Amino acid sequence: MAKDKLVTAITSRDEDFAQWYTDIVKKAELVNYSKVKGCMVIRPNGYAIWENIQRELDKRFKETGVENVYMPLFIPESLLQKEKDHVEGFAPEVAWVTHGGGEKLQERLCVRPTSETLFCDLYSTIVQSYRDLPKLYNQWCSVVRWEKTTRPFLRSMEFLWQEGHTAHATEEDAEERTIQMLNLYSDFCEQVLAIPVIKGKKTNKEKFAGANSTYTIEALMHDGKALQSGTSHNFGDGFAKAYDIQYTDKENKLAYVHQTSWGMSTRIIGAIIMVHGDDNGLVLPPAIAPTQVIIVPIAQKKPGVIEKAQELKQRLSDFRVGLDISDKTPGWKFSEYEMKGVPLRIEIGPKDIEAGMCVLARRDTGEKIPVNLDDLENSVSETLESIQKDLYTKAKEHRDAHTYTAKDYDEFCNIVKNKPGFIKAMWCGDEACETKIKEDTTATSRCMPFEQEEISDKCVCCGKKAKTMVYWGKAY
RNA sequence: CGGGGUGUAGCGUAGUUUGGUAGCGCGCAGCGUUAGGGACGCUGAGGUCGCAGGUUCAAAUCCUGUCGCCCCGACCA
Repeated sequence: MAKDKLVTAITSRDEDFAQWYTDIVKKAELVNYSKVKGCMVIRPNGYAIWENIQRELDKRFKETGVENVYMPLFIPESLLQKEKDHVEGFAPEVAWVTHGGGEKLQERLCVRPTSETLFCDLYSTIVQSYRDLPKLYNQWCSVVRWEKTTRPFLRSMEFLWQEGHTAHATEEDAEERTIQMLNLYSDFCEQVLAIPVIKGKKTNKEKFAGANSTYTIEALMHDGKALQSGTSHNFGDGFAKAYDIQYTDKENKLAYVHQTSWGMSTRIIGAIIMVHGDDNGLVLPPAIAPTQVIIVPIAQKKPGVIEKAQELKQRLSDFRVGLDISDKTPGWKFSEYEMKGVPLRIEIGPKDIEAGMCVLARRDTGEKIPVNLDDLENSVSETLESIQKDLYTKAKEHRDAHTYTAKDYDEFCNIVKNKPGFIKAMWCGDEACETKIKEDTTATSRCMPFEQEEISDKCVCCGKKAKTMVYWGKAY
């Protein structure tokens, strides 16, 4: 009975995935809707996840020589206008400031939708010599895009992210950095978030406005839809020419820099929810869980129980550990921390204390493991590692089980219609085929993976000679 | 921006068809009993029914407008 009640607390994942997602976001207290439409309040449970993501990513960035900066929130219209493709890509969704201090501004200011233009402007003034290169800057900030429909984490009008912007002397250096950052993101997703990703290159149709090439990591959500989880762009010297970023090379000749940019946003929290979550709520990988272990005392008013629980908490101070001594019932606490995704729970009661034991309960499997108190630190450590690993394996098995191949168009359309997931299929390289596929099926090209396979020698759409294998799918 | 749905206490809702001045559950506060999967009893606080007009002796209920939110599409991280 109690179990039934728990299950009805949120919509079943397989019944209505979208509603399930919304329920989790609210019930796990990640987000509240705000008074401004399309903007979300990120509550402590949600923000703590972001802080952990930030900490992990930031550390990895800095290990590669990246430095953090902060750019202005506003971009003058004239500055935004300089790179043609870039403006066209973003113009429809920027917010404009037209008044300040009660007076109309001479020039409108755009609220940054991304900061390429600001970084370019900066680089144009601080880069003079090849000795100044590379410049490896990153900023953590929020950006605003005037979205028509919004969903918490997945698409909001304002969202948090980091945007790295680098300037290099040569095309090769820029390309190397672009790939390096893509690999960094992919390692981060797989090792820290336990989300398997496909690495690859975007088609011209899908690439970033103003980029020469865009690389992406694509993850598959539990409902079979794809989520672009991080991108890395090689700008070549296009922006440098538009913003006049020149330096003097070793031969005393003027040359344009080659640039990259790369970003990951709070959207990734949506991926964590949609990859790992289940009908009992959020499931967080231990590596980013704000609370990794929650201690729930049983019969806590009995003498010695709370003291023992506090002792355990003390012993586990190497982990992010919490202890709940509120007067809620144990059953209530079990459900509550499951909803919030805490990876591991420790139950400790009079019977355990007498036996010198406690119970570990895994969030991912529900398994309850009695452990000897003498061995607590090791048991917790091993179990957390095992959860981290198993979450990844489970997600990868799910993705692989929902990855299909199609040799001809009938097969392709049939899969898109009936089997949510990735479809691997050959492509001739012609944008017309890409467009036709999208129009016919709503599936888009997710990426041209680095790991290529030859499924056939013909384009799945037009039947002409195939150039590349592409991952296709419906996307968020 | 199109199509559908919805808005009553922090959350979930009844009442709307047939107008008569708002009820229930959860949660919240206090006291006590409980405690290994969302405990129980008693007491109590909390609502100008999304907002603005209109009809009426009287509006949560009828009419007009407007806004928010959710879902599905198109567009994007």
